[in-house]
Amino acid sequence: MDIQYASPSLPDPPIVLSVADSLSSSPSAATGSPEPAAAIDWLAKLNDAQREAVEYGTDDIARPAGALLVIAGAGSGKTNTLAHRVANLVVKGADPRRILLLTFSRRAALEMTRRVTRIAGAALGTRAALAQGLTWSGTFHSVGARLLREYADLIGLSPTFTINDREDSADLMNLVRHELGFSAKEKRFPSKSACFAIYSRVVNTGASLADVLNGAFPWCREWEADLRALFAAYVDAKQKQSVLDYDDLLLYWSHMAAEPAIAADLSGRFDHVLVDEYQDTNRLQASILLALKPDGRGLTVVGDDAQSIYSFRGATVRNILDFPAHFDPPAKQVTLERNYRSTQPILEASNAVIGLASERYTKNLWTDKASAQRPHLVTVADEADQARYIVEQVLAAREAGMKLKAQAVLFRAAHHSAALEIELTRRNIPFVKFGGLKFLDSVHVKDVLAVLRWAENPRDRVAGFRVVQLLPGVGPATAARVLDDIASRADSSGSGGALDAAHGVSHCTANALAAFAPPARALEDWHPFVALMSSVCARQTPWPAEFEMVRRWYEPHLERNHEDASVRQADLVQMESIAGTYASRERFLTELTLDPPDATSDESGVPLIDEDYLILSTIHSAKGQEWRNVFVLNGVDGCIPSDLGTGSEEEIDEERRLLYVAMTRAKEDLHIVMPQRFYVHNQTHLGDRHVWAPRTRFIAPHLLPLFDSHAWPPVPVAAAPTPAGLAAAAQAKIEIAAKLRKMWD
DNA sequence: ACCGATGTATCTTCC
DNA sequence: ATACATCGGT
Repeated sequence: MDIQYASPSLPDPPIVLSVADSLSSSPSAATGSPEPAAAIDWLAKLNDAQREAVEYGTDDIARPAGALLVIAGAGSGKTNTLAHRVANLVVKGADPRRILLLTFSRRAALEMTRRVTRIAGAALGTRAALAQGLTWSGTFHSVGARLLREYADLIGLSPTFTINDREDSADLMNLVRHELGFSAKEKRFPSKSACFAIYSRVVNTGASLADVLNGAFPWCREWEADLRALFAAYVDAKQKQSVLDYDDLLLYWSHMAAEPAIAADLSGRFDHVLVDEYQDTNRLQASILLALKPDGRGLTVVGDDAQSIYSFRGATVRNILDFPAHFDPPAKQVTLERNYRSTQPILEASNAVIGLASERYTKNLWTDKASAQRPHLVTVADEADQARYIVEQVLAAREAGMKLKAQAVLFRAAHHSAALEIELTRRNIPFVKFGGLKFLDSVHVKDVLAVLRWAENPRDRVAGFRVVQLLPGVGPATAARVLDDIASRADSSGSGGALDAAHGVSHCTANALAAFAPPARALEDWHPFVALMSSVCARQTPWPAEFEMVRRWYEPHLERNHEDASVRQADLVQMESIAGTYASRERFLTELTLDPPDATSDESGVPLIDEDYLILSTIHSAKGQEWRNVFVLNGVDGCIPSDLGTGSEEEIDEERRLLYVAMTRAKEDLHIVMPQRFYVHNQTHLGDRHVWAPRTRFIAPHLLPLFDSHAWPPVPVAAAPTPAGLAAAAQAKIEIAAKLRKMWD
């Protein structure tokens, strides 16, 4: 989770060679030292294209060559190639502390660091702690956060800024919206999350508000002027409160990099900049890269235009397609087309699916892994049968020796796996789910974090607003008064330097709370609350004991507000142990918002690392991963493509790439499961009812020969009802149900 | 005026 | 399951 990894999973003996040691040798010495033979050997495992990508422009390490674009198809050894390139740079004498490695997720960063260590270690014939030198490896957001804290003073930012996650940001947007009186319009103003989504899109795409509204939020067009005012006030509020949202991490970074006084220093820190998953970056991220490496020297980007699946957050495939032309001479391009992952039939089907896209892609994948087994296209009656089918297949494969961990179930939306999760729990099959709601999103966790965030940054109004309302008898109005009280004290006392202000404000928090006359119903709880806040604001209790103190204070409030208090309490206890792994409160808060623990499982808590468990994952979270056996849930229209994502041709193409990504995760066996019937809840007019789902449009009829189609469970032909008969029966069911309800109208 | 409970509509994907 | 609006009680 941290940017620096102690690599506890490596069984290596303690580090013998320090980074400084490995660096003290000049480039030429490094080439001449330990043994060139080993270097030739470790590159020999790569194919020609991979080797070209690894070796391009590394002859003279002191003079990095121009930009490099690696188009790497699914399963083409992209991660391996990138890791080899980094290792190669280091082996040839590049300073790992001056290499910036930007990955898409923290998980990817960790994987990359581990591989680089292993590869470079092997090549150098030593167990050097190279990864320890690779200190600048992480996501755009985490690296941005780090740089911003370093340069905070120079750009008028408080170094103690806190970071709002999406929900916090939406809450702040809501507070501002309220203050501007937009919540009381006669016609309903866009919701807080809609407002935030619009704002975020404007920031990430660099497009004008009008264009974003026209393109993505046409139903909000009439509010353009109000939204503009709202966003201005939102930005103002963030600055006053020293909070940044996710987009700010990129936005400030980008502006910082464009500032001549800082730009030189900033880009001078890194000799080499390498970016993974470049197809999923947005314009803002591209502008950061260009500012860091204007002439492209030392810049490497890797990606696959056919796997771009993040345009919903502003990513644009144009970044990768237009990359070469940004530079003069244009960037060198290397394409990896050989797939090492999947069997021929899986690849053929995947290629056929992506081949129907309206945009042509830059490559065709091939493999020599022959297999007689085509991907399965399985029809089941409903979601319950889908769950049973998967459990049966998973267990059968495990009987045949395939670990649960080598199998994965992928789906479009997090809630698609609900029925399966129930079945897995019932059958006692352990699983871990990636994507979807994190336990960080649950109210009790947010409550506790809000206390800590407020202590860390007393100006954080969203946090304070939330915390004060935890007390019984305190609602929005009282909470607002409390915060205004604190703010006015801070204003009158703290006109000093920005650095001192934060400390001053926290002082004011305690004083103002103590002086505040709480409503009668909150009287009893007020004093313990003031005591707690004074203590955490003054850092009287060292971390992580402080977490426990907050948790104990929160306990009665948890019990009062929630029926299932004991489950939630257990979450908090577990969180306390996570808190203990961070050096400070600030680190804990930052890391947690930038890299929330993303796995949830049936029991509370992730199974131990050596236990076996089935993987459940959204397709988005499955990026870059692979499994021997892959099940794709709900391969029907309405799920893939999501019926929310069929507005435009571009959206449909993105959904198609999503299916492509899911399919290309499979190494040996691929099952696409299609429940024919969905049970829909809470229909306003018809009540609960079934809907019939057709096969996903992305598997067009003429692609069917590439699949092995069958129904499950296998039924005797004579007994099988015809689809038409089933449809008629369901229709009757709906009508009867509706009649019964009509009796009470 | 304000809190808190009750009822109702909405629900993608993620740093 | 959760967020929002509304209403009744203090």
